Amino acid sequence: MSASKRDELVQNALKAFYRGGFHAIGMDALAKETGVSKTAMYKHFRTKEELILATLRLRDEQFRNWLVRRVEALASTPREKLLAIFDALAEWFCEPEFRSCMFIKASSEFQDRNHPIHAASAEHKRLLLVYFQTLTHAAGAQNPDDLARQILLLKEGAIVLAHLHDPEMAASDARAAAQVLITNAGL
Amino acid sequence: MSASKRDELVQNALKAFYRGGFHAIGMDALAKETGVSKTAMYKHFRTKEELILATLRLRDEQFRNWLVRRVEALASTPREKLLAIFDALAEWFCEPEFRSCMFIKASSEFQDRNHPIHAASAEHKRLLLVYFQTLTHAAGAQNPDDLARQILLLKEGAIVLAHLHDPEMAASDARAAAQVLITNAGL
DNA sequence: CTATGAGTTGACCGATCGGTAAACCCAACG
DNA sequence: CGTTGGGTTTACCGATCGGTCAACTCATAG
Repeated sequence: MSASKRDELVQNALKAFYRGGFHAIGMDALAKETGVSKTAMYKHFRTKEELILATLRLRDEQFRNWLVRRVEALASTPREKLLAIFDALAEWFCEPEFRSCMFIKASSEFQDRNHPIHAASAEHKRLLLVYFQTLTHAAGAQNPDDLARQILLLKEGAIVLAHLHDPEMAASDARAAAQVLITNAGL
Repeated sequence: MSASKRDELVQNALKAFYRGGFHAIGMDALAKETGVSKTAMYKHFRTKEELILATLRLRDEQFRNWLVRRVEALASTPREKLLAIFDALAEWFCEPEFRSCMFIKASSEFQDRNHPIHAASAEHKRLLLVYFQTLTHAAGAQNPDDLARQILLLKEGAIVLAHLHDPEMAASDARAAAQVLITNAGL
């Protein structure tokens, strides 16, 4: 029961679920893709739902770490960092493997508000909002919490349209809108 | 082979897919819920995918008609109509049956860009964008196409956050952001 | 050497998946 | 009356679903 095997399993499941969807990928396919038997998987996770929740935890950590790192690398002042969010998004959208947001997809397939998977998706967005709030507060915006929610709004909209229409345009449109909102907040 | 039977079937399928997701609802469950046998359904639709596409066509028509009607009822000038989009959305979000956008969900479950279901979802958003463009042009915005895309961005983000966080807040945040963008476009 | 115990395996469970075949019902027509 | 034919039903197809089980491997302990 090595912990590294478990991590490897979660990483593979993450990729498979991200590409194919949660209901669409079966445990058999997952086992075959990972190169481990199904029984071995069920030693690590008691149900498929537990495995999904583990992939969401990993993805949450991955994504927020990546975003913060990119934003810190691209900008120095809080105001610039708010805009850099959308430059980082543009990079993400243009990756060939980009297929929308894991959590939007999770909440699409598990819609019940008190379903653990739906709740995990909501929590991910809440943590992102917290990060945006630290930036708007640091920047000294007039209504920092309102601005942070609006930035999050633009980010989610950009993801949806990057997936359905044009990735680059979605990112640059969102960036332009954010710039107006940021300026309007006194920055 | 009455056409009304077919329509009734599509309407029932629409409700079932909207509540449960496309992969999660099987044809057996659909047949039982509609009160018709599976074979009868397969007389109208050769595959499940065809049925899904029919539900999306119905939903596209329903939603865009509803939105235009509500916007026309709520506002008279083009500028007011652009804002009224978000008042209409607020009404939608607060319905107890609200469970995000059918097309976001469809594109989440069928992610391949050249999959017919994904394409139908993209087309729905494109038609919405066209409607927004007529409004921004009529309002005399400085960059009407840019503004229309940003309004669409806010609308998609609002849907996602209404589903995951707070419906009323998502709508009002988007409305406030739209107001700033509209004013910034010289209106 | 044998005994043990964790970890792994292929085979299998009942249920359900999307989709089909053949029998059946019943009104219209001769 | 018998025949025909569209619309329906029940029963079924192989494949796959999430999940389980007895058997097997194999390093270690005595």
